Amino acid sequence: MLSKKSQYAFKALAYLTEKYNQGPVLISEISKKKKVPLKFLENILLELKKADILDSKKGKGGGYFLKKDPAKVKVATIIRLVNGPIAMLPCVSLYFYERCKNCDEKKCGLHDMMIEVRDASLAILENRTLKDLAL
Amino acid sequence: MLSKKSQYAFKALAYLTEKYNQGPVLISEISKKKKVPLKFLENILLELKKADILDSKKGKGGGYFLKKDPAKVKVATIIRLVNGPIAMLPCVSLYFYERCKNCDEKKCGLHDMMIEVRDASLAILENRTLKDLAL
DNA sequence: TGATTCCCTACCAAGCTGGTAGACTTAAAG
DNA sequence: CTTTAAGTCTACCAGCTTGGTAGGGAATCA
Repeated sequence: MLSKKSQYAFKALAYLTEKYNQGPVLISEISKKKKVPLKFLENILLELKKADILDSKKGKGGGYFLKKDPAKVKVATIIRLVNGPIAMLPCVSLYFYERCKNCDEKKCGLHDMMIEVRDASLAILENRTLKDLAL
Repeated sequence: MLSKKSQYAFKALAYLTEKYNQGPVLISEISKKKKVPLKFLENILLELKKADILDSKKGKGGGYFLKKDPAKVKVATIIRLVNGPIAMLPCVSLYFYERCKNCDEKKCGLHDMMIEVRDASLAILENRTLKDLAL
């Protein structure tokens, strides 16, 4: 399951996508409109900025805004960033791979099954962008 | 990601599938062969018994064994039992559904996307059984 | 009755989740 | 050049979950 943090991140990103190219948006505005706890949202947006998804401006007239075209930011990227691995097992994760001990990957039925699940999920998540979040 | 508990459960179930119809198997044997901590494994097997997946016999010659034909126990069932929801959001879960507040499901892009992901995953997990776990 | 095996209750450390508090820095407006 | 509006940073916290461990009780078989 996606964490609350991830869900909040998507809400905020959906809002910023609506406001794309309309200048900086206040944290407090996003917080109010999307019903996300203000201080928690601060942390999330900052993290997204450090990850180069968002950019910000300080002082009056400041706020957060998308750094790139929302149609070019994949949903899969955001999930990996905020939530972690998409795969169900470390040994089938593309970006967070870890060998599983005491288990030969070449003859592990679960392993193969989870690769299928991963690929089925990625087929969707790698081909959807922030633009698809807005209604 | 699947918890350690889930991974241990699948290892144990894979072993019991191999030994299907060969009488009870000792917890300690499963623990040794599959390298799962003994006491933790006890808890897991007991839970699987209470969920009607396994059955057990006490005393000498006792142990655990599958209650049903392994070809009839779906992987999805085990995941839901030991790990919880398969869906990425409560509002798209079939077995653990919870309405998401402050979010209209009918016009939520994330919602629709996560339904697709769920269905893609279930297409696999609902059609694989314990039998597919063995090599 | 005594050994064997599962069953049950209780406990625990560490880390994660979902936050909150408050001071600090930067930048624009006046 | 000061005020004020923003984002930034560090720190903290309660409660829950994860991944176990300990030890005795209860059933079964010889």
